[in-house]
Amino acid sequence: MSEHRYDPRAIEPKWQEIWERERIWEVSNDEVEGAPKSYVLEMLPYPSGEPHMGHLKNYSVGDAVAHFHRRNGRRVLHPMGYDAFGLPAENHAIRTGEHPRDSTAKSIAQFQTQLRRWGLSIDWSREFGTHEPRYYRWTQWLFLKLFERGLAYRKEAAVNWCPVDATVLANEQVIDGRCERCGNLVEARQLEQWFFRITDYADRLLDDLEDIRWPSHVKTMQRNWIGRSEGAEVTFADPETGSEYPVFTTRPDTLFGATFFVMAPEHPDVLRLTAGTEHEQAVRDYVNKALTESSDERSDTDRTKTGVPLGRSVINPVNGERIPMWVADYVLMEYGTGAIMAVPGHDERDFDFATTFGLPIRRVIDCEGELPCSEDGRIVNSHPDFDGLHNRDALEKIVDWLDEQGKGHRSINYRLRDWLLSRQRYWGCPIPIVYCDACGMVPVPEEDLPVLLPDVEDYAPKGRSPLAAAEDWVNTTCPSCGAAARRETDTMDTFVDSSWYFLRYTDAANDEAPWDPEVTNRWAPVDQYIGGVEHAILHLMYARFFVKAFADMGLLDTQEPFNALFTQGMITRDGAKMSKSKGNMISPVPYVERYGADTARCYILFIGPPEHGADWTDKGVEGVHRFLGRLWRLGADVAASTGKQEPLGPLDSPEGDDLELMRKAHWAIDKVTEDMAGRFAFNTAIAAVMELVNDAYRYRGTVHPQTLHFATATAASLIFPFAPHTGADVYDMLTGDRVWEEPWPAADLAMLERDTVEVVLQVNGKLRARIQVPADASREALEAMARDQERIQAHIDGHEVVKVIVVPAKLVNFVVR
RNA sequence: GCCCGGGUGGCGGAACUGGCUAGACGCGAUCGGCUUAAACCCGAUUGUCCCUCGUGGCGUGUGGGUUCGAGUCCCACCCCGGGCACCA
Repeated sequence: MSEHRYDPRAIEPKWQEIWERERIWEVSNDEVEGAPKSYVLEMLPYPSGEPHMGHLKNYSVGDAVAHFHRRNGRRVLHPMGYDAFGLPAENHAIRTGEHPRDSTAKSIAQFQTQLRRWGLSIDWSREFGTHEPRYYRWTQWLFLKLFERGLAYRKEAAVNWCPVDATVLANEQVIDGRCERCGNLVEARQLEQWFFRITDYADRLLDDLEDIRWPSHVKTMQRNWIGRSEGAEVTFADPETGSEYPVFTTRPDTLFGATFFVMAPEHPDVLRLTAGTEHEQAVRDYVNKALTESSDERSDTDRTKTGVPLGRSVINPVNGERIPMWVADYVLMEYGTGAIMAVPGHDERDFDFATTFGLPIRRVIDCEGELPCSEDGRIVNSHPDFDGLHNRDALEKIVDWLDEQGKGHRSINYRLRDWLLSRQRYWGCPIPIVYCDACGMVPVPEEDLPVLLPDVEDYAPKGRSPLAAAEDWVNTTCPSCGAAARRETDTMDTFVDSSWYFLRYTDAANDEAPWDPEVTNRWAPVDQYIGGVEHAILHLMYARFFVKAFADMGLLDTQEPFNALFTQGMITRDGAKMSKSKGNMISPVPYVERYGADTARCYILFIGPPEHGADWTDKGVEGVHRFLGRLWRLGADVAASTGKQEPLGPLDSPEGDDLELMRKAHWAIDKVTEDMAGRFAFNTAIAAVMELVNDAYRYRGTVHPQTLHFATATAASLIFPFAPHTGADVYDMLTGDRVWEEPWPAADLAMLERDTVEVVLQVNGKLRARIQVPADASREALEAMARDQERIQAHIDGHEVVKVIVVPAKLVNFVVR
């Protein structure tokens, strides 16, 4: 019908140029009276290669939220940056010979081009990469603050070592015993490394989850990762050697059922206890075997339990029983005390072990069913003081008794370990520490920061940091005494960089400090954070820890970095995860070129609920493109007939089709607003605008021009957060105004209510008729009208009406016999 | 094994608190219009069954239950996705 053609290739650059030239999305740090702030943030991209569909989804969601908040009168901070240090860039460099500095710069340039091409409403004035000295200078500064407070420290420990990437890894980066990055089996190595004392914050990290609006499964994952267990530490003694062995148990109520005692192969006393005895050789062999096993093999719960006796025993403090000591690999050195009391009657693992080695099994709780059984019940076979008590009550009493006797006390254990942050890799933030023979470990003075990452030609991993080869850089003088000294050559885990970037955005140009608390407290915390669920533990836990630590130092007021979190699902192709190795990556580029950014953005939001994964189909993209084209052409046609005008005061008292279309427009306003504000239901929000446009086409021949004008301008206004160029263009054609300066439309509630409504008439719950009735018809009136209906009479005549259910404005149901 | 999600047309998905007719919106398909023709565009139909075409029967993974009324609540089971997994 229209000769007008929807041409995103003309429309999109036009609006992007205006936004960029007038710096529309930049926001100042000044406080504005009466304008509440909103900090909307998507997780920053890792610049390796080109942006992919996951980025398009992430930023389409975030941009829609940012636009919605802006038009609802908030001052929105919506920045962007790059998480530029890290292994993938370095591994890429090793493969291709291209320096990480260069490949990263190239990738960042691609992101910059693409993100602008997508028309995102970003405040580019705050942009940075975490690999830039002006940023990592402050990463180092923050490290030193943590070091000052004892929250960063060095210690020797058994750590995870990836032989392929030739570096240590944090616990969080080991998945099923394998390196998160390269997938190879991880080895245990005894090394001195840098740690952050995140375990000091375990309780606060756990408790404060209550106060933030995060998806419950993410909270659950964090709770599990912290793994707080309440119980008791109980001391088992060996009077012969005079040694005492504390164990941690969550079930001190089962102490009387302990029939043996097990130590981890790594326990330092295992070899000592057997030295010179007949058991020495067997124990030595067993320990050696256990230590060389991969953590993968060792953590296989299905395999038969193994272990060997130590030939020694300890005394159970509650009943004086001597129980034999064993060493077995199902006991872990890292958790608790590295030794356990074994209660085979009430613990599945101990039961398996006891069954394998013919050790006694004793029931001490009268729980239902066969042993082993971990249910609650009454205490039996234990001690006259406790027998008959419910085990939970007995637990408290037993711990009190142990405490009085000095044989134990209440205790809490966590699964969470300190965060191992040092990496023996090149492409990372240098750790600002100097080693001096006289002064020991000396922090680099603040005024000497940043410690620049030196240019190194050979950055291949060799088991020690490639920085160690940069002799000129390594050799320095001690900041404290001036003598010759050496720099720390390890670099920081990339997660350190990304644990505070959201704070830097608030005051990105500051070269006196990482941020000015005055300024940052105006923006922080992030009001809405958006990103992939794959960061549920690592990044989100580390960032929370940093914020709490900085708050303790007085650098921040907030205790939590991200007030609300939204996790988006993955985009797949033919049901399969996209990956470079599978060769099924879809780049957004051809879609953006062919259909425009608005189509690509709308489609990725329309495809389904954004928290779910979704499969990309080319046909679906075309459908959304058709819709945007329909809207645009409608706008062009209406503008051609009405000219530019203010959104009308439409007809004073619209009737017929005018009224229907007006109602639809207000319905759509209400629906989109609900879907945006309450939840992230972008798919149904877009569907509502589609319905409005469909109705506009349906009624275009029969309504007044001003009604059509109103409906079309409303559709443009509502689609703007998802398709900003099209929304702005259509709105401009119709009104000459800038849609982003318009307040978010408000639905006229009177338009949502109807004078008459359709009421469903049922007999025995089956639909038998429908009638139009006044919306405010009373129950009695409704029932009377229903009884008058022929079809209802046909179904109730000759039956006894037992009950009539009337739901005003909804239905009438006759229950008959 | 444990803990979360989730099973709705040919497909992606709607249906907020049990009732405003399950299947919005989009894709695909079929038909019609426009066109010399095609694409684009516009319009109609599209859960299923029936020689009964009816404001007909049946229909939200399976089997039970609660209720006047269940996709929605309860119980049991099957399947799919995710997380955790010798953490004492």
